Amino acid sequence: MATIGMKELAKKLKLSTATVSKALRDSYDISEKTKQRVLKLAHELNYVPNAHASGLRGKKSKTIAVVIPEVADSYFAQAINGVETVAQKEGFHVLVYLTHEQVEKENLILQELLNGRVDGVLISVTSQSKDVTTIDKLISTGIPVVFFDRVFEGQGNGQITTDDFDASYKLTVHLIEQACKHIVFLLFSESLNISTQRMNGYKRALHEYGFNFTENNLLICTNQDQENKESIYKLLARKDRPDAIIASVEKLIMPTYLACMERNLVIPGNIRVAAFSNLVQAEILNPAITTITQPAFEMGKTAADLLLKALKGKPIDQEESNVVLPSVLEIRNSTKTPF
Amino acid sequence: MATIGMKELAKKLKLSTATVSKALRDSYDISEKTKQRVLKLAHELNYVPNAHASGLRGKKSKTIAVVIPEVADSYFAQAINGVETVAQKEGFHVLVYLTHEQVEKENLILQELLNGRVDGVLISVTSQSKDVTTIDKLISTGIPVVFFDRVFEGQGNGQITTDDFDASYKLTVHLIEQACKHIVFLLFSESLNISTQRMNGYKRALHEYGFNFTENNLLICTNQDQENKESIYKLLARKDRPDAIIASVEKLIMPTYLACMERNLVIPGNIRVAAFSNLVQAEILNPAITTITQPAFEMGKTAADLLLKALKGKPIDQEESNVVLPSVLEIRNSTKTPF
DNA sequence: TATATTTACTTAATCGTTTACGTAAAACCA
DNA sequence: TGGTTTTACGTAAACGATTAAGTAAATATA
Repeated sequence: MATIGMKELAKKLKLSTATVSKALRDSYDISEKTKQRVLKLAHELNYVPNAHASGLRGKKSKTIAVVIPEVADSYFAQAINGVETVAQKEGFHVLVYLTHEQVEKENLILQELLNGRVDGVLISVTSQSKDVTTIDKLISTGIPVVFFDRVFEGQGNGQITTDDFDASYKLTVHLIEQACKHIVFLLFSESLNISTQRMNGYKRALHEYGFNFTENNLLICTNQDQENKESIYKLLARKDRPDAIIASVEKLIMPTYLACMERNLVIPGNIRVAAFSNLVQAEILNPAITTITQPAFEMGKTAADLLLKALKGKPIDQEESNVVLPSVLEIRNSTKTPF
Repeated sequence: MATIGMKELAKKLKLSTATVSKALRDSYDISEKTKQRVLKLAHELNYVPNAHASGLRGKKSKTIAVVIPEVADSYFAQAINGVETVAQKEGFHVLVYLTHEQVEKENLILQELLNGRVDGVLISVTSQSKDVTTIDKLISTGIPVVFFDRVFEGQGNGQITTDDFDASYKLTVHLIEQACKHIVFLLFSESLNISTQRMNGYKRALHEYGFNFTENNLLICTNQDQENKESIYKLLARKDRPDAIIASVEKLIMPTYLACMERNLVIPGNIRVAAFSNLVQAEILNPAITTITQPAFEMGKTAADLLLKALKGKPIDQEESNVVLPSVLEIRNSTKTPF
């Protein structure tokens, strides 16, 4: 069974395809009666315009790309949700691309998007991304790019972030107030903006409370779960074993908890743990984990809204293109002083 | 800056677009020398063929749609990952659509896909989906549809499922062996295939071990977290309070754990809990939860492989189109008899 | 009544690739 | 050498929707 096209519609209505097209798009120079006839039949026959034809002719795809490092992460899953909500409402389609934290893949993907497949791009860059040439090329081609969460400072048509510095600062202060003297920060990437922001908030708090920041305060983690677990395991055997750990991304929670379990260290009795995470199950972890929760859904939504606004050619002022949403510090048992 | 098209390529090379096109597609009637020239320049200028033009002309989009109820669920997130892996390798693009468990949305989405936007569809239906007319329409239009996880028996071009009945049976037996006398099954949907399969495995085990199955063994849950929590909370106050709960989908873990906490019931001391879930953090929950873990990534991968095979017009035998992958029962503390 | 304007349509070009078909030149064959 | 085949390219027509430009008929205006 072939699907019905505009040509067949026109034939059945004894009209030209031009008239049908204009009727469907509610053009002023088609009579009301004809419009009704066309709409009725189109609906009856489940007419769906061919996306490629419209796309080719109109240079519009009604499709946006979401380029993210991974999908099995609460933050990104929730963010996609936000994006999808906006897209669905506005009749847009969402292409999802996973970079798996590899810049090369990211570049290949962006390269592919240069020629009309999508109208705009939402991106959260990989932990290694450093150069913006491909992204610049997209933008200079007329494809707006909005960053969310993992952004490039001052690039693209917009940036949706959270108050990473402040949140991290607050979290660190909270730990210090819980009498932690040696807090280790698990750094995920050295080049990523969110990573350095989070680290700097942490450093700032240390400094303000008179603690020194040394190499020992940092554990650099990778994308390999097993590797991370081992380095944390080693960390926990140091002479100056930390009394608190901040996991700067969700992915580091598992290795941290597991390493503590294997070392027979009780959280929070022997060591406090907190994490940047959107994990829904934070409250039922063993123990419930203190988190900095980002408004992931909102961020996806805001990013998509901004992108669509740009696509509609609406003017966008500085405030709109540079949104910083507040994340929430949720204090749970993993950082409470046991009694 | 406009992107480079085939026309410009041709002009620069002093060739016709036909020759360029054929050279790029490695046609036999272009000389090796010319092919090299074309390929070289195309690469230098970062030529990317226009997706709409190719799509329109060739009636191929190199795009597949993934239609799922939600994305913030470990199973679906991992499944998308599997799909993406295959797609990326084969140069396909992945459109993600969320139905939010609403049949109406599902139908609108599928309707939209009728006209060329995608070459094929991977779907996990909503909990209310019952009729297959839209899906049939897609298939009769020549768009293959492969189901995964939440399938419609005997429909579509393929079905990738897990051994839900067996897994559920095994889990129930495990609970019975842990001396559970009153196991309640939290049913998510009454129409969904996976739900009934899981329920039937449970019933079978009850029956084999001489337990009666009554209305009281079932708690029907919805898509509303709060609502679910309240009904579980009430369940826990019944005179014949269950000594075990099986959550038939991941989404029911949170309300179950929370309700138990609020009732001050210790898992597994007062009540055992197990769930069908792919939650990565299962091991670090309080307590670590016994799960039936589905090979989500593999399922996504298998479904995508099957779909692409169908798209390539390769013959597919019964075995290939009907895959049942084994899930794994991972016994953890939430169902162990405390000593 | 003659002319101008408006209404409601149609014609045909266009978007960028692909491909069936056409064709000159080169290579081959007898 | 004359003819056939092969090679390597070009011409032009699709794909289906959109839209500028054109047109006949209806209506308005002077």
